[in-house]
Amino acid sequence: MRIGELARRSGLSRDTLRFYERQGLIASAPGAEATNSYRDYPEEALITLEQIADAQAAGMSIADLAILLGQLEAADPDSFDGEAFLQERIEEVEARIERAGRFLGSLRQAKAALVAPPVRRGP
Amino acid sequence: MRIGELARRSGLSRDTLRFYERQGLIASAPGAEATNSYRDYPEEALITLEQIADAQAAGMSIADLAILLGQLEAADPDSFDGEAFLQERIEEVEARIERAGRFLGSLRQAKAALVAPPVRRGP
DNA sequence: CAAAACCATGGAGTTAAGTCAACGGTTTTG
DNA sequence: CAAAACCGTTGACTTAACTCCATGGTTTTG
Repeated sequence: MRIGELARRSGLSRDTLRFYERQGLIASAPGAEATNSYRDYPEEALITLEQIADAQAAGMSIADLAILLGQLEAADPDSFDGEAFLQERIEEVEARIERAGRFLGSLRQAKAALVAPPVRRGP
Repeated sequence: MRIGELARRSGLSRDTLRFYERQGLIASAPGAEATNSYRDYPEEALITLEQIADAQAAGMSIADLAILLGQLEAADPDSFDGEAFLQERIEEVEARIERAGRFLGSLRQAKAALVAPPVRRGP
């Protein structure tokens, strides 16, 4: 598909998609009939973009994501000590989720306090 | 306590603390004997800073945090429709945690695949 | 008591992640 | 077939969240 369709379907701007491509997060090929300069994005790009959104929600930087996506699809295990890298990210993300969960608790508590103001119960 | 101690105890830089103070996230008072210009930070600042870290892990911006911290301590319910604001943040954070959890799953799977490479099992 | 460590202020600089504008070429559509 | 919609490239711009620097005063410490 062309970039416009990918933009519409992913909800991202064309500029963002081009930015991601420059960073190596997604890839495109020259259009089938290379009569023009239009590029062709594969269907899987949509999946990759979803993964990128997940990863960003988990606090990953685009630089780290580029490493990850590159390595995970290279599937060339012994060329890179991915285990240590992955373990570090896993721990970071776990910590982040814990923190976010704590904050969510505070938010819910704050809302409950607003809905039922702190008046003393009882006679 | 003075800013240096707060920095050491919180693990943040003095510059970051001053930045947070300018943004209204923490507060300080003139030192007890105002013979100098040194400011005094209350013990609770450490707790607030932890909350800020949690909130940031949950994807909150400092601008939003300033609103939240201001409103939650104002405790002046009917001056601000905090319920809607809180509900929006709650939903954002929930969505973010879900995404992050999905990503964590991918990371764990990727690591498992590295540790036990994808060779076909069986005789 | 002097050097080292600390403090406040103001303003400039940095990084990440986009976003915008302008240009000229290409398809699509009425 | 012409206007509208789309495409690629380049490079400047923006925003958030810090970070650094310089200056000049204040405490602490050996």
